[in-house]
Amino acid sequence: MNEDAERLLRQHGLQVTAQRLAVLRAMATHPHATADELADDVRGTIGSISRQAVYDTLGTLAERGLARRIQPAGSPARYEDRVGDNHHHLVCRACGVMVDIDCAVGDAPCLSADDDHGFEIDEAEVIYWGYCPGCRSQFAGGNTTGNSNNRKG
Amino acid sequence: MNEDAERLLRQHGLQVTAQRLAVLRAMATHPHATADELADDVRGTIGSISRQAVYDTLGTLAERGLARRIQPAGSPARYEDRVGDNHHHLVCRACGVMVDIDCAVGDAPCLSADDDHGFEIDEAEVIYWGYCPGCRSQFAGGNTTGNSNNRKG
DNA sequence: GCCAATACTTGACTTAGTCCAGAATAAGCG
DNA sequence: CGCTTATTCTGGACTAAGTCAAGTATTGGC
Repeated sequence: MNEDAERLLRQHGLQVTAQRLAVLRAMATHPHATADELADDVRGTIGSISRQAVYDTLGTLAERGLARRIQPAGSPARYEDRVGDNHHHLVCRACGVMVDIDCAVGDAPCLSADDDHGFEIDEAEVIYWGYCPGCRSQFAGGNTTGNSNNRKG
Repeated sequence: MNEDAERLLRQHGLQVTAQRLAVLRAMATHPHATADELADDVRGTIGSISRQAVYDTLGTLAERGLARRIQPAGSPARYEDRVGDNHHHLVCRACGVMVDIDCAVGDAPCLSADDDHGFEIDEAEVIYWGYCPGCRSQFAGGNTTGNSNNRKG
């Protein structure tokens, strides 16, 4: 596994350092973690790391396409190593938990905006907002059919 | 116009204050403005307002559905008074400018995720990322066909 | 093993936003 | 109109997340 990570870094022309390997590993074990959480995890594996190194590493990884940064409203940035496979995220408004979700239609038909205002669009980011099963049962808000239908586009 | 705003506040059971009217008005004239920008505009109309009053007002308006808060990655929260009409946003990666955009397919077909993980989904938020015409011509990066095709879903 | 490029550390700083306690104001009521 | 109470506004301290900059350490090619 560290072998893989090392190869991955080299393939992308990045120096291999203990910090980077540890960050990659932390990302693999904690998907959707914040920079702080990853830093803590890294400290558990290699002893210590500076905040700046974590941000630098994550920024570099995101830039090279080895990581993806997700920044839902009201939450610090989160990172995941699952890249390039066309998936989106589902976030609980109450507890903030985030889960991966695939687009039902697969190939993103509704993401071709009909009027692009002259922009060169390179990505369409989708975040689904709602309440997770745990939070729903806690305060029993709204229906509990598991498949509400009043979605906004 | 202030008449309208006043009625709108009363309809939603909110007290009518100079600050709220001014914030509503600022939002109408500056769509997608940040809280700070709105505060500055308000200071131009009613003389002064505290940061907290601006945040309180915007929060209340968003809660009652009179305003919508948009928080794209790397940008402070922005507010708009165009609500309830199923539109999304297009953001320039370079200069951060944001424009409204309608979903080509209209009624959000691809937004019904096939596996909702037990969540009760109430909103699907879409942000298109790309480069605006101005920034594209400045550093002439990528193609200039105006309609690139390598979108991620 | 040496050297240049790259990466990491440390600590100050910035930005966006929240918390709190008290003062001011809006609106219902006699 | 004047009183009362709930709501809102102010000002200031505080926090979280992230950036900047200067100096030190590590990596990897020769």
